[in-house]
Amino acid sequence: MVLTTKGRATRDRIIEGAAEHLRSAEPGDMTLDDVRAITATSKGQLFHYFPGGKEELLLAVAQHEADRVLTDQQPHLATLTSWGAWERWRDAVVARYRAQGALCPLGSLMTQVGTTPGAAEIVSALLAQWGGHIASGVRQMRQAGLVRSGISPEQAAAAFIAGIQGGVQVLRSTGRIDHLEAVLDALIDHLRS
Amino acid sequence: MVLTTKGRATRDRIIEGAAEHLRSAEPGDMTLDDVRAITATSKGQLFHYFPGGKEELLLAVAQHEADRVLTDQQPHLATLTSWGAWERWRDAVVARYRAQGALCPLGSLMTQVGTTPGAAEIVSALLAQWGGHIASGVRQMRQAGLVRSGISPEQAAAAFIAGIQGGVQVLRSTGRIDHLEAVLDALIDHLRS
DNA sequence: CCAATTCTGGACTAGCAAGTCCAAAATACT
DNA sequence: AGTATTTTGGACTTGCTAGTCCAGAATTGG
Repeated sequence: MVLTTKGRATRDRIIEGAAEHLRSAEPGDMTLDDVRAITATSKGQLFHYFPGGKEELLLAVAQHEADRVLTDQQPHLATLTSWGAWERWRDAVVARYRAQGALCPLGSLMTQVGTTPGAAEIVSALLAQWGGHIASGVRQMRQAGLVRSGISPEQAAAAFIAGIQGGVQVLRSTGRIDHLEAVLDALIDHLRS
Repeated sequence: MVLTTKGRATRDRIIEGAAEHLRSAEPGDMTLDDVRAITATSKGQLFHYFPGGKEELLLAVAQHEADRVLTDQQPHLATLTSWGAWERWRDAVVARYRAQGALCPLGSLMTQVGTTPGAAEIVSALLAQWGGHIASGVRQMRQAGLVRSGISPEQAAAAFIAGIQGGVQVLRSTGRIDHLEAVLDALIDHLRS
């Protein structure tokens, strides 16, 4: 598909608008008519830019949101080279999700797009990158002699990923953020031991 | 509503059948017609036993599944009084979710029932009970002098809950179980430190 | 045994949402 | 300018699904 400048602008507007709606108070199930209303577009445009229909649109939005997840943790995530840096990262993660509250754009998205291959792909890629950053941080700490060599960077990273995911999920379903804090503190403390 | 023996049997059959369908290969969105087909019932029966319609039915099934989550971890969960017991519990949790694989009845349920108050209630109650058991285990280990007193039973329990939730979620979306194992190992190891 | 209640089956309704289609407007290309 | 291409609007179709309704069968209780 060849897009003119105007075309690309419209396509972007659709994705941004849909993403914004997911961040709003009551996303529920997002219908194409919702997207139409928010982005001031027509059905024709929606299918013109996303021939695969709703699923293709949702996946595009999901990718967009997945990118945000990592950029929101920068620059902390890329420079986990001291205990202070780990604490700042921890605080950034907690602050981000505290602000977001029970709303989780990516979360609502994934429940709507279900278990399609495309969705799994996006999540896998996100987790892999995220874990890679953490593992890299652990590795640097180990080389600096700040973390004992018994700790596997990959396993530590996997544990952090699981902990954060779970903490956020608990936040989503119960509104409580202490689980997220507790698991981050415990895991960082474990690195320090 | 007054139920005869036959009535109660039918009601139970509906819940069991729906639960089984959620454990099957492709739950997707469960429609009332799905439930009808599986349980050999009619629309009339569905609304007779669940006047609140689909939501009431889903919540009943969710409660049924939530109960299973805890009973599946017994007797380990109630007797976390030695390191061996903690390991056995860890293995039981991993085994259970490994067997379950990417299917998570309660998980699919919650995504379908969405963010209604009833759903939040069920999850909160489950997490509270679950966390209570773990906290109690930590407390006993502390009293036996096996865990240092710097560890808060409540925070440790919250960390475990978050870790397990996240591990299961990663398993659901990527099929990998190593995150669950890593976070459990890290948290138990942290208790031991 | 009879009346009241509960249980069951299934046709029917209403509404919503994804996706199709086409013609007209805008824009690009040469 | 004139033709080709892209963009846009919106009516229309199609299919699905929750929920309604009611009549008849089965069961209960006195």
